[in-house]
Amino acid sequence: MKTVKLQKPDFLNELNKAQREAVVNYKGPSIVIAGPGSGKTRVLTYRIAYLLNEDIPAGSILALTFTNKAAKEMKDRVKQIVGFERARALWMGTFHSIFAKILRFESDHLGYPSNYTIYDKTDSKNVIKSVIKDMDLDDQVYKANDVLNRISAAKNSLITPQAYDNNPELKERDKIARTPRISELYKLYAARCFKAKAMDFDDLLLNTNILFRDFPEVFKKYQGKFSYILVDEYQDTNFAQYLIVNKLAEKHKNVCVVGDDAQSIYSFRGAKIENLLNFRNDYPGNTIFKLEQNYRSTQKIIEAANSLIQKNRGQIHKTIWSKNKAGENIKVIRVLTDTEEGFVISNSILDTKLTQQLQFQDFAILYRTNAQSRIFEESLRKRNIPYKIYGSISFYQRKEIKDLLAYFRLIINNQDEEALKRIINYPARGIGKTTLNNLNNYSNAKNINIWDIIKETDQYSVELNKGIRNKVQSFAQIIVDFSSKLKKIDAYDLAFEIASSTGLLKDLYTGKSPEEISKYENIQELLNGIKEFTQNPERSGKFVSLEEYMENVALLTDADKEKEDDKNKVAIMTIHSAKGLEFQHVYIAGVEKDLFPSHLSSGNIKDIEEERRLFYVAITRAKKQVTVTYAEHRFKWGNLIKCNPSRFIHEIDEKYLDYPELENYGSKPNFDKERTSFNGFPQKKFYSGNENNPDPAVRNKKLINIRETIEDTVHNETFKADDPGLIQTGMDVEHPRFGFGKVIKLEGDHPNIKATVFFPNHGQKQLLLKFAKLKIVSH
DNA sequence: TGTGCCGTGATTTTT
DNA sequence: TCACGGCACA
Repeated sequence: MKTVKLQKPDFLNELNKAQREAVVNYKGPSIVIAGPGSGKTRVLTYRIAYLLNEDIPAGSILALTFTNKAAKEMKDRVKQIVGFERARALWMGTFHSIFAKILRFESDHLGYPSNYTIYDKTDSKNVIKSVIKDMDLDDQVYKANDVLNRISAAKNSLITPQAYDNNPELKERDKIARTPRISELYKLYAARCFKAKAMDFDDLLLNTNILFRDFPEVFKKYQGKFSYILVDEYQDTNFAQYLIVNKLAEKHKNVCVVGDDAQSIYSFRGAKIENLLNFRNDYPGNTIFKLEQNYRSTQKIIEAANSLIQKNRGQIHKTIWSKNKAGENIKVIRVLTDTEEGFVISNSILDTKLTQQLQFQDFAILYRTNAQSRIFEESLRKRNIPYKIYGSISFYQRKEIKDLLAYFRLIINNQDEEALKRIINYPARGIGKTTLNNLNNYSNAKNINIWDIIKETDQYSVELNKGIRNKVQSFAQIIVDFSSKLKKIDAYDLAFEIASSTGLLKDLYTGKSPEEISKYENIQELLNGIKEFTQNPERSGKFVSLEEYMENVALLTDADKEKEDDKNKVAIMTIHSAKGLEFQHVYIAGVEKDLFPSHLSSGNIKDIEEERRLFYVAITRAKKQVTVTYAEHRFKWGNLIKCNPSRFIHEIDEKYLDYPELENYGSKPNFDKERTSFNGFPQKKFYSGNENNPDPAVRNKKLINIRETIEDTVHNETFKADDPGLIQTGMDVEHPRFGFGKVIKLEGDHPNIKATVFFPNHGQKQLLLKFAKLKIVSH
């Protein structure tokens, strides 16, 4: 097919000078620092279009993103510019999906089959749990989540189980954290995954690195192939991702990274903002482009956001500015309780919508933690305001969907133990816990996959009675039969056959309860999704196997599946999930001390800075108006507790803030009152203005709860530990048991900072700050 | 082997 | 408060 070269592309006229420079200077390493709303996606897509226009083959362009959504958006836009055919061969996708694909091609080098399973977080967690149990460890000490995080962090830093075992520092840290056997857990976990021919999310990156390190000829193939590399959201790359990009780019050095250090909010997942900051050292001769003009927000929003983010150190210098209207100040509203916060915000939405003639989709409510969502759901529902909630239980996380997908998984990869465990007795086949336990123990003891055992039970001395043997074997037979159809029957037909012949569909179809009906509909929806997949123009006319579908779906999340009827709705979500989105009106709720910034992050400066960036992201989502709310009291774990406004509010330059008297509730936050408080407990009337509370019963109940809270607080006042993050070398501190002492040394990273403290009466002690309760006596 | 109660514990989470 | 997991029972 001959490609018609476009005229000197007109699309360049749609760009400002900085954007254009970043698009046309495509040779050599370059870094694009893109402020919020500065047309980052536009630059990336036009740069790709420009490359294609320069006759660079699509197959040699690698574009990496973090979300499927971003990848899809970019691909669609490139297609629009250069046409479907020319965009087709681009390697564009998330880090995980691109390298999962490469790993499928090259799996045999690593001892995996190409149809390996990708374990999601639930699978990983289940494996960890069973490993903890098998090693006879206390699951109160070894919490599955903690262990998993530890392993994940290791993998993201490219530390294999062997390397972990050989790393005295890591082992020392585990010892101090009283979990010395993490290393063994990691080893066993990795072995179990391998036995099941499964990789978890982190393995996709780790194994790619191993592949590239240990198989130079394979590496050279890809290094040679990808002569142009583009990376979106570079500030969010972890070490594993960084190294892949770095190695691939070494040969051609045509690498373009786009990012914004001020929007780095994923360091808790291993993202290294340093990757962005160090780019200029990593790639000598690079060019830097700064996109500083913001097209999204009013000037006041931008200036307010700038004044906030200035409080962070070590940034790449840039000045974000806007030519838009000056706009309104940020509204700061104090409310009495979290319930009232929902009430005030939903009223304000209705009001604003009416007076400014807007749509529901022009509004978003953002918060720090998911726990805050419920109250907004309730208050919006009460006023019949349609809303969509992001990041709630994902479609693919629903039980019925996971069940059906588990069938698909097991049929594709018979070794997939997590899938097998999920469905061996669903629908019920009389294969119970005991049986599964026996199988599991035998399998682990002999290192034989459960599948191999159940397929030919006669071959193994596993403890099963005859009846069970038959049941188990007939289950295996069902799976074998389906497996044999994979290459013969098209994805949709096979999926439908599985759903109906296993009884899954019928089971739910006969159900009358709303839950069962909804489950049935979900299964329908999944099947429809498969149908759609097979009919996608990219695959049209070809035989599409269930395997192909599953490769695609394993890395999908809910965000990639927006429904039509989701369109005109108020969006409610955490700030993290709001990244990359924009709205006319943004409400940032619960901007309170210990909630935002989170009480768990208020320790060291690094954490606070990340929280500040998070607030920055929240503010810069708004085009027209930002409203910040904070409550005086909030229910937390069943108790009404007293709250103070967040430090972030007064970190914004005063001149960009308004304190409107809304519903008689608004007033300026008084930070002085907080400072003059007694024992950290503010001397303020608890319910000034509670006569406004509509329900006297609720009001009284809350008052009782307040009293309980006071008593609790006072009780704990006897020894009040200071925030571990504040502790510095050289400080005099007090320990509840050891008395007064001096901090001699601090080492390790948050949250595992170890302090060496000298106590005159007890000698030198090593304390982990997160456990030790230390009070600062003097600096 | 399936159901119900109690105890526990609870940031953020692109893949 | 609420959701989930473990254990006790039928």
